[in-house]
Amino acid sequence: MRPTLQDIASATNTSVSTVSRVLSGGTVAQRISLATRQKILQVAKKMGYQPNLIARSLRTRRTDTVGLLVSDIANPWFGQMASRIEQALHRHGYSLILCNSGEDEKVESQYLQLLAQRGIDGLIVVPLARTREALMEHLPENLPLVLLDRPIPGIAHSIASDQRQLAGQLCDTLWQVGVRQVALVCGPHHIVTHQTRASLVAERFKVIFRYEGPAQIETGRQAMVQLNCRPQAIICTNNFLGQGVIDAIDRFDKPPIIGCFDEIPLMHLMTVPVVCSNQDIPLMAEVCVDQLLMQLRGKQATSGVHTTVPIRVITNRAFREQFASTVEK
Amino acid sequence: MRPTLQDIASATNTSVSTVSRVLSGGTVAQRISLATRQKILQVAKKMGYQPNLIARSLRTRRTDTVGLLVSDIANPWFGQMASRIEQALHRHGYSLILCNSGEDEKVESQYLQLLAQRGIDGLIVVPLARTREALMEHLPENLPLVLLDRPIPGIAHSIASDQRQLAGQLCDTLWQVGVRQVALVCGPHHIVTHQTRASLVAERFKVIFRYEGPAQIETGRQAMVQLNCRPQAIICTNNFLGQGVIDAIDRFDKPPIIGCFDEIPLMHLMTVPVVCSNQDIPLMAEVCVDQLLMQLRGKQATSGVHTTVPIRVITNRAFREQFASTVEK
DNA sequence: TTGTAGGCGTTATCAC
DNA sequence: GTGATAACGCCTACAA
Repeated sequence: MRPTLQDIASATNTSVSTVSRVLSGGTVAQRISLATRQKILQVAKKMGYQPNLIARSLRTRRTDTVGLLVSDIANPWFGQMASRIEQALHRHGYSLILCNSGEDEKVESQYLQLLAQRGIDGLIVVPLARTREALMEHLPENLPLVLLDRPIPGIAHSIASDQRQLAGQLCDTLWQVGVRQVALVCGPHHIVTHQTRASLVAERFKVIFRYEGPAQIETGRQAMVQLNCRPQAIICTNNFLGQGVIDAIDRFDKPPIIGCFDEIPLMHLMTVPVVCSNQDIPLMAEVCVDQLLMQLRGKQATSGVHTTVPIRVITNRAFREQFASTVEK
Repeated sequence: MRPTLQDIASATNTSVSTVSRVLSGGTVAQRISLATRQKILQVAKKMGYQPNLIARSLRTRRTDTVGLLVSDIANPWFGQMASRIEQALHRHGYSLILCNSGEDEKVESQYLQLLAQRGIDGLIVVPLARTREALMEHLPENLPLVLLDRPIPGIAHSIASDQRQLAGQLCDTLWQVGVRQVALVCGPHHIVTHQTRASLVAERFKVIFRYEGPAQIETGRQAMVQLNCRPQAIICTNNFLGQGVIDAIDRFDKPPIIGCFDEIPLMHLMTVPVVCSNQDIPLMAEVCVDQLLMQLRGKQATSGVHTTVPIRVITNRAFREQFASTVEK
């Protein structure tokens, strides 16, 4: 059994409170005589004392822990995001408990409840829920909360890229090289990001083929199997779908352009023309953590902040070579 | 403030113990009269009762939580692994607390200590530490523990691919197409996986160029900037290095073959010949969780198990076309 | 400067 | 069947 404050108190002929004061460090520790302080520190070290954070949390009502609930940690986009968020929080003394909803509403709800019960200090979530009620059902009203990637009306703090801008620039680039009709491969329409992107694209182009499925690589491949026409471009509403589409695009002699939301790895090595509309992951992570820390520190509910961050569109070499005449630089 | 057992007890004219029994469910709940049981359940629901897991853990000494400490969650390899592990654990009623050491020994040590203090029930770790002492410094001796990807002598449970087999098959494939000398781009030699892979490769080929750095994409790119000779192949000790190398390989008119440990996304679309030696992530995750659950359930220390899982080597189309004559199928 | 005591919300051991 | 009551390990007034 691990030693407790009591054990150390006994071993040093002092009381738990004295030991607690010494080991908690800071100002309180200064008020203890040097002699006993040193004795306690020494014994604590020898006995290998480690504070029981569970007991501490029960008492202090703080866990120094932030929850991060994402929809698919296997997706590098979220992996990078999680990595950045974790590092930033760690710098500020918080640790992260990461959960994965897998785009499953049941699982999401379950995890939200679990996190609440575990008494996290704050929460960052990529929600599947689309209403405030659904999201907050099991959450304490005053929990510091930041939405990532998918804003919900009525919830104050969120970070996302401007989907209109993201889609706009992607479409502009395609339009400039003559694209007028496209195939659309999109994630589930009940996910707000995919839905928004799909409809923004549909505003600009004639959609002659449409395939919807889970936002996974395999879905992109399947879409290509089903494809029964010759679109000028294929637009995918996220990176995984794009990867799947590109992966399966072999069978075309002269493949259409791939337009994709989010980054495709190594795209510039490919012979298929690709254009991606990329979000700034490091910046989003940073702003996200900043907003959360804001709430964690000043308990005052900072007025609502919906932050959108800048984006950028990138084409690969194949794209630029193929359309050298129509696109400048 | 959230309602507690006491609040419900007061509201129903019962005692905390009765309420506890009812709400904990199971057999104990059966022994309570139907009338009070229903009354309590109803009131609990109306008041929106949620158990305080911190208090429960303090009492029961269980957290139903497993720690997963990985070295780089931004790397999709770990992302996929984490995803699988999380799902498997979730099925068994455990939740996951994910930490990221960033290949930093200080951070790793810090997190190990933190996890211990938080009273996790079990731990899965991709260790940077290479000795039992370093790893266990702050961990309770009897903590259910599984090492992932990097075995350590003296620690009973680990899951990894057989590096010898991984390297062997990769080298065989290259050897068969005439490769005799290579450039080696590897991760830090203090990480056992990279070190092992590098030396296994060096046993088979003449290494005419060598570049070492953090196992990140950028390192691979830099290696190509430095490259001052014409190797027959470039071998990279992980996926990120491989991605960086491929990303920067443009400047070669006739690029060398890329040999890589772990998967390169969309490799078969590339005009560069690529051969990868892949690990079976889903299987590794599954075995990993199985081994941990074993320890979590039967407190008996199952005798040491070092599991290695099968691997497979994959070439891309460019590779196969280029060497159609020398390789069958 | 130090000690005593109460309580955080649960579970578990007794009694009745 | 149900209710006191004592932990779990820690923090923190309040005393001394």
